[in-house]
Amino acid sequence: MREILDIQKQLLPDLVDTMKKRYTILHHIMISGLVGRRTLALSVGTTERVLRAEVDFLKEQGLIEVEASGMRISGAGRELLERLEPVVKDLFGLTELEERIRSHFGLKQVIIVPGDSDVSPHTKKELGRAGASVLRKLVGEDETIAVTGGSTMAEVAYHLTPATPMKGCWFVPARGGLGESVELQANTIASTMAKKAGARYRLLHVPDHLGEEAYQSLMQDSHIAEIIAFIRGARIVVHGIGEAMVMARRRKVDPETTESLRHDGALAEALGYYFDRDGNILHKMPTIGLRIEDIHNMDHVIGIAGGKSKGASIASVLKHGHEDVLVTDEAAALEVVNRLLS
Amino acid sequence: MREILDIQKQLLPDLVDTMKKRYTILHHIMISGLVGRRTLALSVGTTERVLRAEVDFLKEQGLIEVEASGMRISGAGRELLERLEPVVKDLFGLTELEERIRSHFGLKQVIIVPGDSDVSPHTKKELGRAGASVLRKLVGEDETIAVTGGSTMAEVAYHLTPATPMKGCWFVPARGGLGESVELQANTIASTMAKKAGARYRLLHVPDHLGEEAYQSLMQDSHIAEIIAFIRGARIVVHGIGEAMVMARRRKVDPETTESLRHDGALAEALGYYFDRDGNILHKMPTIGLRIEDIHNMDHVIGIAGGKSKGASIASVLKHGHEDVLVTDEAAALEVVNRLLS
DNA sequence: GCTTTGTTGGACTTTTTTTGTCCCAGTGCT
DNA sequence: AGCACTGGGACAAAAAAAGTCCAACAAAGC
Repeated sequence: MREILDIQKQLLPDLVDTMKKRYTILHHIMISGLVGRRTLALSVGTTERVLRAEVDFLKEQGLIEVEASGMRISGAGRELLERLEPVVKDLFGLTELEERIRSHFGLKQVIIVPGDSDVSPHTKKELGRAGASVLRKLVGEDETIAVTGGSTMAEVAYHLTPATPMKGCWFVPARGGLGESVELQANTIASTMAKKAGARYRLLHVPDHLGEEAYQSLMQDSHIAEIIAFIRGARIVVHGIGEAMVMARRRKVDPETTESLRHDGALAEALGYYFDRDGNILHKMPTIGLRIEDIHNMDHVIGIAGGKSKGASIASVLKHGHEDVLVTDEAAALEVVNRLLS
Repeated sequence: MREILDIQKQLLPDLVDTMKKRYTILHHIMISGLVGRRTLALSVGTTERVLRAEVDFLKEQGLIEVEASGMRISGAGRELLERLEPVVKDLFGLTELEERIRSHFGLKQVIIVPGDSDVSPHTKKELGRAGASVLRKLVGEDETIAVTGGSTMAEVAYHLTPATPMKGCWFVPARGGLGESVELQANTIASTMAKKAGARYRLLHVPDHLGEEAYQSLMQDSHIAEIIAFIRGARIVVHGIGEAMVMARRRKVDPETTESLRHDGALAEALGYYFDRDGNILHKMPTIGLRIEDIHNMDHVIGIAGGKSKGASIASVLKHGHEDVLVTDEAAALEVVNRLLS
């Protein structure tokens, strides 16, 4: 069922909205028994005029009966409502989840795709598609977009398509070498995205595991300094979110640091920073690029991650509070919400 | 899947149309490879301007890529098209069936609901709902609607709901006593419909199995004559279609007539008339009301019947050629089409 | 290299649809 | 009878869609 809904959403994006609106109205009418237009408009939160149009439609469809004394649900309407119940629950369950997470963390937007990326590769694809779609909607003209690495980001890159305003954009890696494998590095992702979107890109080539001394000398280099300034001028950043210990292992962080992270209860990793369950920064990878304070001033900070196992990490990063948009999947979202309750 | 589509159709009637339109465009683009707006508009049969709006939409959705040299399908578009295939096949399969039957018999409209009424009671309900919906769309103000009896018609009656233009309408039985059981008699159906629709009704009380003499004297009666004139003034008739032998048995037609019907190859029954496989009238039940010549002059003749077993009967009545609108189900429609081929 | 025929996308007007606003004539309850 | 509701008609304002024309560009043929 979700399959078909998902297809329809691409062909008719405001399908769910319309369905929700009409369902809500019909539901209210059923609950109320006999109700008038103005009262109803008030309780569903629309103006009287647009509700009137909807009511006319419902009447036309024979779903409600309208008399001089008010309107009531018809037999067909009641039946439809019953059949609609599971669909709506499924459909708006996610919408409700989105709204709940959005308001709790004060985000601009939350998008949840159905499924669990841990289990189904298809869900991970959907996550990528949703991420690409969000990005497409947010970019303006001639903007710089900073991206991180990771398998989820790779999926986003894959689903990116050329869009008019993207032509003049630049894709850049958010941070330098973090020890990822080549195909998941920020540099690779940035260039893939640019190619997919028909945009341009600039890369930041720095070696992994930088010592303090090397770091300083690198920053002196005018080329590097220039590209870093360029990166910091980005107004949009898209980043993945990882589990702290998983990321530490994958990036071959040295044993002492790993132990210290474990000891401090590191839960999440994003943009080279490690966070504990309250969203505090525990550690920063020794590399260059966007700093957390750069992030705070950005127009759009988009976090993308899914899978039940990442729920806790996502919650932790959201607590830190620099996110604007979250794209995740159902399983992770449920985990996040569970954490709110406890 | 059909369940959800069916629900959606009630909440968003032009959903299928829009989906079809966009699918067609996308499909054309894929087929063509690289194609321009005007060429495309020509081949999908729209004006350039509305196609432009659609193209803008598809571009927005990232389903196509548009360059100065034309537009082509994107990866996402290709994928969507693939996923859409089964849906479309299912969805437009019926639409194609409808069109095929419509054009072959020169009807105004054909509506096919999915399923087989013989097997699934749910399909029969859908048939009723579709019939009611068609009727609701065709009635004008203060019109007279003649209806027949039968279980399908009872279902139509059940699904009828009050609609504004119906308030001033009259429901009347199309023909007098045909030997049906009470709950399936035209009189009962007419009154039920009127009650459901918030309209008025007039009945025609005549005994079953009328002899010639009684028939003549009945026609002399001014009350009867008046109501029959009223019935013949109807501009809309809604009738069921039955299998000849089944109907003959149910209505307890006398053995000789039954045998003669069988001998002549009677296949279908509608409005008290019996038809052979070529649509010729074999026999007319001895009762009063609408005659076949009245039917021919009507604005809207709506035939409603479903179930695989009725396919042959429906085809036979359609061949007679007085129908304007046919409401049936998938199983019956397939039977009808099969008969066209052989 | 030039022409021709296609392409997109911008700009404008006309038409249609949606929305906002008032108001009137009922209905049902007290 | 009075009151607080109801639906629905009417009309203007606003917004969206559609029709129309044209400029700028791309590709293919000559």
